[in-house]
Amino acid sequence: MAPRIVDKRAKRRLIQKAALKVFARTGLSGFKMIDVALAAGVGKGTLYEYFPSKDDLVVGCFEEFMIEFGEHAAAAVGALTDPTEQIRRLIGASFEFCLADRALIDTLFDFYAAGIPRRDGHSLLSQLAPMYRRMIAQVAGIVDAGIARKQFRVTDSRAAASMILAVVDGVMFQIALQTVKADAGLQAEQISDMVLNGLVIANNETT
Amino acid sequence: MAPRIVDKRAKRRLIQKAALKVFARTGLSGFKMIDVALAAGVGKGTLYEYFPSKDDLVVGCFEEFMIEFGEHAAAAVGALTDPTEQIRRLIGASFEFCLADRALIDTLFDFYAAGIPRRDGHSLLSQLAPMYRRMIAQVAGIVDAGIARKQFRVTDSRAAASMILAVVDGVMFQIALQTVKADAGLQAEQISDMVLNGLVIANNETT
Amino acid sequence: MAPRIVDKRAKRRLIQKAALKVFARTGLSGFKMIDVALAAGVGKGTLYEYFPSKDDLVVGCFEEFMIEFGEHAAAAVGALTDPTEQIRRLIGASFEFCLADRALIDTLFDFYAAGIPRRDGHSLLSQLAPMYRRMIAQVAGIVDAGIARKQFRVTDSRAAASMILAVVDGVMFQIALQTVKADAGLQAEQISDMVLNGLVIANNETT
Amino acid sequence: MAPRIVDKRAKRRLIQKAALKVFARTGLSGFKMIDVALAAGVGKGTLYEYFPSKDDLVVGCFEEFMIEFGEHAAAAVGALTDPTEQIRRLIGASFEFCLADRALIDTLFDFYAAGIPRRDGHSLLSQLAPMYRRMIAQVAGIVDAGIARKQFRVTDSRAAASMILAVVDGVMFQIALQTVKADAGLQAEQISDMVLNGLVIANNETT
DNA sequence: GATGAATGAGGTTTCATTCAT
DNA sequence: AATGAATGAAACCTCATTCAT
Repeated sequence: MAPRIVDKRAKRRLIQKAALKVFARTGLSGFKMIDVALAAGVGKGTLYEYFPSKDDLVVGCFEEFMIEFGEHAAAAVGALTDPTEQIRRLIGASFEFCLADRALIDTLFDFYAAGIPRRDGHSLLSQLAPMYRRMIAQVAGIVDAGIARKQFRVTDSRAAASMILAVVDGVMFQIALQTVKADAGLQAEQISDMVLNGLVIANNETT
Repeated sequence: MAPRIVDKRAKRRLIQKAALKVFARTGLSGFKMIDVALAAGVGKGTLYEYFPSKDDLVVGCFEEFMIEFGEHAAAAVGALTDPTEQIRRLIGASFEFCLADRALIDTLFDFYAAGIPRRDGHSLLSQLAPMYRRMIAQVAGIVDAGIARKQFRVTDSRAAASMILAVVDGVMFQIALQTVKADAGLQAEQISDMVLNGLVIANNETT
Repeated sequence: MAPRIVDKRAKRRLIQKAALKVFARTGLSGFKMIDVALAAGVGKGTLYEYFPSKDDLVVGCFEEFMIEFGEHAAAAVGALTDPTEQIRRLIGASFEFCLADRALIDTLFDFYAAGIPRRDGHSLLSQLAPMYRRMIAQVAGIVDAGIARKQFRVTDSRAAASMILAVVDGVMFQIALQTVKADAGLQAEQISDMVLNGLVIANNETT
Repeated sequence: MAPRIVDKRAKRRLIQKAALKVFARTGLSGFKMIDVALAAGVGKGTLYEYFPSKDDLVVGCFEEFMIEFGEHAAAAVGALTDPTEQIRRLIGASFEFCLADRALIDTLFDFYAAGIPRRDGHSLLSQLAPMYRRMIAQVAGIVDAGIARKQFRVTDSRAAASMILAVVDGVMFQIALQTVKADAGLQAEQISDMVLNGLVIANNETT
């Protein structure tokens, strides 16, 4: 009575993983559905069963990426209460997440490029900008908390948040470009220092 | 019977300008040669006269971008001798250049994505990484000069250079995403402050 | 452990009914097996249990259509002995049958188109032409009887039969096209009059 | 300066002719674009240059069919003033037109089936019904003229027109089915007689 | 008996590139 | 030198059919 029983969720994940590998190899533009099907070990038809179009596959992979990144970041920062530590961990977690699977960082900027709003109104990853705005707001919240605790200088917290994310993205890009070392710990350390040394009230400074 | 005299260089530039507009509208992936031909007001055949292939067109536009950016940056920094000022101007000039023509910033990350080395060895803009390395070296040179003059803390100058470029790129991305204001002066100011406040020796500090 | 007892005949009919609805909605070309399965409330596998292929389903529906039409026509004409009445009833019965289920008339011309012999020798409904020939023969028989009884003019009875069926089909088509009213009684009346007034010996005429 | 010069109109016609041949061979459903391209002696790309989609090709061929039929019918009836003659010629011209090119009559009922309004609102040849209504109106006009001249019985002229077209279509169908002879003269004669004998006032009849 | 997940052959469509004019 | 009509390789996607459960 019941047909073949499959864990559709798991198979979807499997395909997404395979897709990310293909994206990393060939770039978001120019990847072929058949390659993803082969990489996932399924037929073309099956691929379309799970993702009704090429765009849906890309969007689906990006959403999965967003969700997993969000969970990872939340888990990393979650228990912490100290703003300084929160920022340090957020930066660290970002690098850990993107470097854990080399395929990710090679594709990150494909996602970024695909998420930029186009003049013609259509952007493949229309959720990127809203998501980014949420991230800025979140980090700005941490900065505000730091200011309230008098750990951070009084600053435009949104601008500070924006710049913190900017350095992370920028360094991520250079890792992809292979102009800096792909060392999560090192990069996080250097960035945190730069960001926080320009932010934290030095002991010998007066408000 | 004298052959029509055409300024090939000028027409090439014309086509490149048109191409950049098309890139901004449709993204690097997904743009069509016919669209560029139409935007440039020339026939498809003529387009191929100037750029023998689609890839050549993309690469040509990117190289033009690099050259112009380089000239712009050199002109901005050229006369200056103070490292602090040099860095300020470099950041400022970057934003001025990219914001002067809105099409540019919408395409910047398409270029970036297209320049990331792929697993399969092939990258459309293979010159991006080397160029980026030269930029890092250049900025590192300025930082070293600042250290020598005892204006900057003793730091890993390559890492510092890398992070300076990182913030610029990262903020550029957010401008494209429309999550921060596209205000060259403001962004340059904020970034310079953050970068330099974490770099410059505070008056009350001792070496 | 006794196998579920199913009335296969009834389920077959159920599927055919559902199929006719789908045909009417999407046309014979372009209908999908899955749509029929859904409309019939069975799985795709089950559908194939009853109709081993798409063509079989179409042919099966058409044969069912033919059989039911034949029974309906026979029942209508059966008891009558007067040729004039037989023709009137035949025409009337045709419209009643096709208009009873709106899905039928919308599909009739799909069946007709699918039954036309193709240059390549293959025709999906290869039984349509033979069946049509039998119908012509039958009507010609009625006409001959009318001639024998001196109710009809001496005519080429095959040609007359052919034209009687032609008007019926033609008006059926216009009902489907919605250029004439879908009123079985009215259409049958008008057609019968035209056909018979051109056939029946007028009272004041001499043989 | 000027590229290859082509008579686009003529090439369009060429492709349409080829398409009609293919339609006749394989039916409207199930014909393949590549077959039309091969039959027309052009590449697949060229075919799409002239007809942007498969549907456009079908619609384009049908429209051409409508236009040519209209011209042919107008030319045939044009000079005549006598309603009886007009109807005779209209019927005659219809058969001449459809039998002149055997491909046409094999495809006529594919067009008819494709023009029937579907439950889902979409009909491939949405112009068929309006066109058919215009034809009915035209013929009704002739019938009215005949009534005014007291050549025809006082009748519902629209109903009469509808039935005249119905017989023509019906017989056309039987020609395609090969159940009656494909003889334009014969069919037109028989139909005209039946139609007019049921319409014309017999000499010995009184109004 | 019933089901629907899986499949891939096959069709439609796009678009970079060529080349006759 | 300039053009755009022609082309076909290559990609996307559909859907009839199968078969493990």
